[in-house]
Amino acid sequence: MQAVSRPPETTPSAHDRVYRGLRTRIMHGQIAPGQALTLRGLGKEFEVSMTPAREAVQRLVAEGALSMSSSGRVSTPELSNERIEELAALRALIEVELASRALPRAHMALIDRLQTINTAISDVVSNRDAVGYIRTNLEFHRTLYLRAQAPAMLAMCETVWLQLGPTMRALYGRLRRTEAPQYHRLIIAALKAGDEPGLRLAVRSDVTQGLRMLAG
Amino acid sequence: MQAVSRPPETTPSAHDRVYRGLRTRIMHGQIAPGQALTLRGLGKEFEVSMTPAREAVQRLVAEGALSMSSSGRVSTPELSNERIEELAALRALIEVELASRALPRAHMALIDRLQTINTAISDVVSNRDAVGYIRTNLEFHRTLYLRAQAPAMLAMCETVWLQLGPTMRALYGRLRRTEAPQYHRLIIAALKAGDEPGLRLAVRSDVTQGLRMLAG
DNA sequence: CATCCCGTAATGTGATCACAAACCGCCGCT
DNA sequence: AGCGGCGGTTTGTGATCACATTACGGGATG
Repeated sequence: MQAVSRPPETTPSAHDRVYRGLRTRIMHGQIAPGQALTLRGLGKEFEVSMTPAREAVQRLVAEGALSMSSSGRVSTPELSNERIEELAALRALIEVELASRALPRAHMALIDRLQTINTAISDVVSNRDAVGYIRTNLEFHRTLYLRAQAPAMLAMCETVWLQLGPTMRALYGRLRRTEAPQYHRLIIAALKAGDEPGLRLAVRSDVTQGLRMLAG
Repeated sequence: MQAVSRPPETTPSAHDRVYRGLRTRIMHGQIAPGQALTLRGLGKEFEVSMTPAREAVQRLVAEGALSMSSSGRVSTPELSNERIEELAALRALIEVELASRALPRAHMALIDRLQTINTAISDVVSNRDAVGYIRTNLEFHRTLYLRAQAPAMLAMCETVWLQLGPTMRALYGRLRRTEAPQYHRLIIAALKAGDEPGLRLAVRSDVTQGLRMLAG
């Protein structure tokens, strides 16, 4: 995530700090499904009043990252199997398209960075670090998709990741895998070969693989 | 939009009223691109204080339905051609999938309703009613996609519609069409025949057709 | 006549407060 | 021991306020 240019350097607003903090926590699976959150608690934790905390929470609820009961209480959602299947299908649809759009722009420097990230994934996997695995895995995908130059699609994609965050925690915390995802190697190989059908299949497989066993 | 069961009948909160009111306005193209909005103005219009107005606006900004300047001023976005192309591609991806999932569940009653809506589209088109056209057209699509039983996908789809709302207003207000969309007939025919490839093609064509001339 | 500058009005932000609803644990009853 | 009602406490909601920042206008100056 290099920030090459940093023109304005404005201080982020309070609700943005809370929003971003919560968002990465959720996306990286640092919060278990069903975990309850309170506005005053969040406000105290981020050292702001209830107002910014409320805005951040409302926004995350709107994005499906948090669920709100009829009385207004918020918690991380516990997804049904049907919803997990839907979200996995959305990941497949959007990420295959993003990868396909990134392929013509994927030069050697990008592939090198992907390979570096992939070895980092092996490290966190051997350390049994579920959160680190999710974070590094998403970084692999985002690095590739950034080359697609499709910000609207990438935003949609990240929204889906966000919704799956707590569920992925439950998944990867449960199964104790010992190897890096094999489909990442297929993705890199397809990128090197300029093989678009192979890339689409590899991305689709990588996305579907993990979620299938959870929803199944 | 029939509400078959209405169990709790709770009074919607103030920020929800503002949110929904603004949302349908934007999605139906009742606000031109670049139109500015103020919190106090919205609060006065919906007879609430600034707090609920702010929450509604923030949520719409998060969904991409409104854009916020660095100083916090909000307005409907003026989309670049690249972004329009992206959103059209997203519509194509998601709506083709939704239609495909709806196909096995599409019985005669659904097809009848779609035909009824389609004749309504002819009416509003002959009346040169751009807003009515957008609303009825979206109702056609939503009626079909509801049968897919895929709420997460439908929500994503509506988010894309929302982002395209002001732009569609500019588009359909400009070109003065005199006929109902021909691809809707193809969609209905493919539904009747159970022709999945034909349905996918028809939906993709219908979605892409309108936006192409705007972004081109 | 154009341009720059400054003051006033308007706007977003965040804190605080009052209120109502919901949750939770305790106590008494059966 | 199980269960239902009840009160205190927690929690979300919305209004209001003070403040900083910005946008916008007129007027003076070159």
